[in-house]
Amino acid sequence: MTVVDTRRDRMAACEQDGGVPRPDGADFYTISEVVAHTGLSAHTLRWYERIGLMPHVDRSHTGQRRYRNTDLNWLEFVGKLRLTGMPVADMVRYAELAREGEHTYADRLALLVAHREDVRHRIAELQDSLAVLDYKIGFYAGAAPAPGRL
Amino acid sequence: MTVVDTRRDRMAACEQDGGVPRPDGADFYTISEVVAHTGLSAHTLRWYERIGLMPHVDRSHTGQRRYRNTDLNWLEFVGKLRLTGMPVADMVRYAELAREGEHTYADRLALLVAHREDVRHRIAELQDSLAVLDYKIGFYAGAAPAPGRL
DNA sequence: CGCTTGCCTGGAGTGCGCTCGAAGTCTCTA
DNA sequence: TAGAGACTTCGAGCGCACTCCAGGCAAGCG
Repeated sequence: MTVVDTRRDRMAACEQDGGVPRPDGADFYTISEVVAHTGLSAHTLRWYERIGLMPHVDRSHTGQRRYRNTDLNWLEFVGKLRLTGMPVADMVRYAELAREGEHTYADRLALLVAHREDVRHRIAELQDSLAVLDYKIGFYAGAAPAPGRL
Repeated sequence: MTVVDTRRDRMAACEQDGGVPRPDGADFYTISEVVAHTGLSAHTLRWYERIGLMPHVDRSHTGQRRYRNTDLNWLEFVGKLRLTGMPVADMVRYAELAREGEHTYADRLALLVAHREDVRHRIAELQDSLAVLDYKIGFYAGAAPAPGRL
């Protein structure tokens, strides 16, 4: 209604279109195709929508979901966030901000930066624990010469 | 029974005594001291015991728990495993093996090695996602020049 | 036309890792 | 001897992230 309501924000909201209009020509997918592509279950996809983690999926005239490439890109990004252990609530927050438009850039940035710190911290933690694991493994490997000896 | 059944196995089972007989002289601790030391709740400590994640904690003549240094060391190790996201069931399995004695060295080793692979995999995954996060952050930082401008 | 297949909905259920509550016992200090 | 407070047990409850179920509709096929 006001300023730049061009597609620039839609792009930012849905994570820019990878420009990969899947080989089958159509630029929409049924839920089962998305299941095959993402590895998520149909249940989970519908659940994501219910809780507001999906921007808003188009429907066919019979009410079936029609996912677009932007949706797939968004799901891919969400998948990354999920891998990093971001709580679903935070992802929903991010999705809300994205829907609200361009003026939430700063908030989104802050959210991602905070999360990045978190991830870095977790990596460091894992590496630390890895060292302990290595040490232990060294101990066992040294103490029990070879399982084959028995 | 066979080879070296010295205290070496007790050490391996309970994770070797750090040799840090806490400054207060006594080599045992009440549950609240352990709570203070580990950050775990008393409920959680008792729960660990119930599910078999603790080797077996001594009791006072009135039935109260008396944790030893070996217990603290074990808890510390368990904490590391927990940080790496090892499922409690696996930790219990490891604890069982440790209680069973020296002949389970190979199994314990295998368990730890498998878990180490898992952790390495997870670190790689996190780093991958971190890259995506960095990319996104770069995008927002570039697109929204400075929050201060507004 | 009947059948299968794919999708829809709302709501209940699951598994994990704790977390807490209730009710009672014991220890310590005044 | 009284009262505070730490400890005991068992079992129920919680938050998260799904996961599943029942019941129903719409399209396509022989």
